[in-house]
Amino acid sequence: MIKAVKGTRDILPPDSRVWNRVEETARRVFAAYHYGEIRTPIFEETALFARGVGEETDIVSKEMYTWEDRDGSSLTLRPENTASVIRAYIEHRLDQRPGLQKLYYIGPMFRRERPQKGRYRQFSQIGAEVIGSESPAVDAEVIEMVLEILSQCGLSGFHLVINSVGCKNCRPAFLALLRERLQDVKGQLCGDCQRRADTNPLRVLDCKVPQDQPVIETLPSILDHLCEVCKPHFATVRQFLDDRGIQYEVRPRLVRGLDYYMRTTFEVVHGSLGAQNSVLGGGRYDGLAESLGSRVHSPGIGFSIGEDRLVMSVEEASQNASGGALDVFIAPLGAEPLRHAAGLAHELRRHNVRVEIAFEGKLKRALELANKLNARYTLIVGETEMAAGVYALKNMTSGEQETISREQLAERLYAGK
RNA sequence: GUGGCUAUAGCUCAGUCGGUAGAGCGCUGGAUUGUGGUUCCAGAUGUCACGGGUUCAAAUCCCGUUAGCCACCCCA
Repeated sequence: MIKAVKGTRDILPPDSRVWNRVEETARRVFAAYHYGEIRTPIFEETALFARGVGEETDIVSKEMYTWEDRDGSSLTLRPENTASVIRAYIEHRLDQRPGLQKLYYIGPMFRRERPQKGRYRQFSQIGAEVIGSESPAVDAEVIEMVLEILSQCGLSGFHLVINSVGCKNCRPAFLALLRERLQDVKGQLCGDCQRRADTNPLRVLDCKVPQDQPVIETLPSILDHLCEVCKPHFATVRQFLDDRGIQYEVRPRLVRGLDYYMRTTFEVVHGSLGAQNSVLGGGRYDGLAESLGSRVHSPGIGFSIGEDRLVMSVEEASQNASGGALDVFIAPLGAEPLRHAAGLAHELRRHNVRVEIAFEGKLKRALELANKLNARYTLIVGETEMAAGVYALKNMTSGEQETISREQLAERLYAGK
């Protein structure tokens, strides 16, 4: 039997309803914040991600789906979407358009990692980018918006973490200092951290081993080494968040895996996601466009929500995913009533009433099915009703049944549609 | 890429010391000529993940493969 390949999955009804709800909610919020949708290709030239995400990152060095095309060019399934959006921004000269470019996207990404809870090889992200401003107020608005999406999805109990990772002026000096200090204390750290001290010094700061914490406390904090541009930028972001009463934790140890981040970075975590507890991550990337060949300075900030994880959290938050998937189940009794039912169903559906027909079986069977399908009403169309030009409408919750005219039926069902 | 656990009906799972397959739910039909949910009766469904080995005999023991889950690395 052929099965879905490792790390991919089918999303079936009724689960797909949660996905649709999440996406509709996100689109609604994006619209309110005046974002437009961008749809970029699902694969790109490999060089785009190598240059955009960073050659040395795990994503690029070992997690990409890359292949050689027939003409010899190297192509890659997108592992994230920011690089593509910036590529499109440059390619189509969106910097020439008036105002900020506020773009959002929803779609699948691909990384060849070992699957586990909330981590798949094909996964979906809901993300957005604002390009064309360095203002810290934009950072705050982006964060505010992403929280709005989460709460409008019915999610609570999430936790916002923010940090500033500096810029090309202040980060190198801090990194040098950190490396130096790490050499001194390396012996007191866990095995992983001794390795990280050389390969990925920032990652040491995020180590979760309890025994390492006292030592990590003594390491320098990036926030104490921000330059005269980055420091007020971060202060203003915080001020704007404070103004709106947004709760957050400043975590100088928050590191992001992608090379292009600078200044503001943020993350939202939610319990019950196991080790993969991060629902979304984002940050500012003022140098990315230039590194992808832009001739104009195009600072940007963006985020991406792990939709798979968000859906998981939303499902837990609201167990009752059901709720009237079907308005009317039509039970025709006989050949002529079935012909009539087909026409009636069409008419009702044109008014967005959710209708299903019992094409086969006896009335008893139809009612059983109506019950299983959670139909609000069953409409019985028999020879008797046909002759009298009426219907028998049965309320499946109360069990009450009444004979109503065709006009009354429309009145009853179109209400609220 | 590394480690641990797991794989039996559509789903959740039981299966003893190795003796040839079970339950609940769901599904189908009936008790009921055109009235569901509750109840009762009956029925169907299995490559015991796959491949090999040990044995008179393997769902059960051993090896391998694949897949899933969990964790690590890393990350959304």
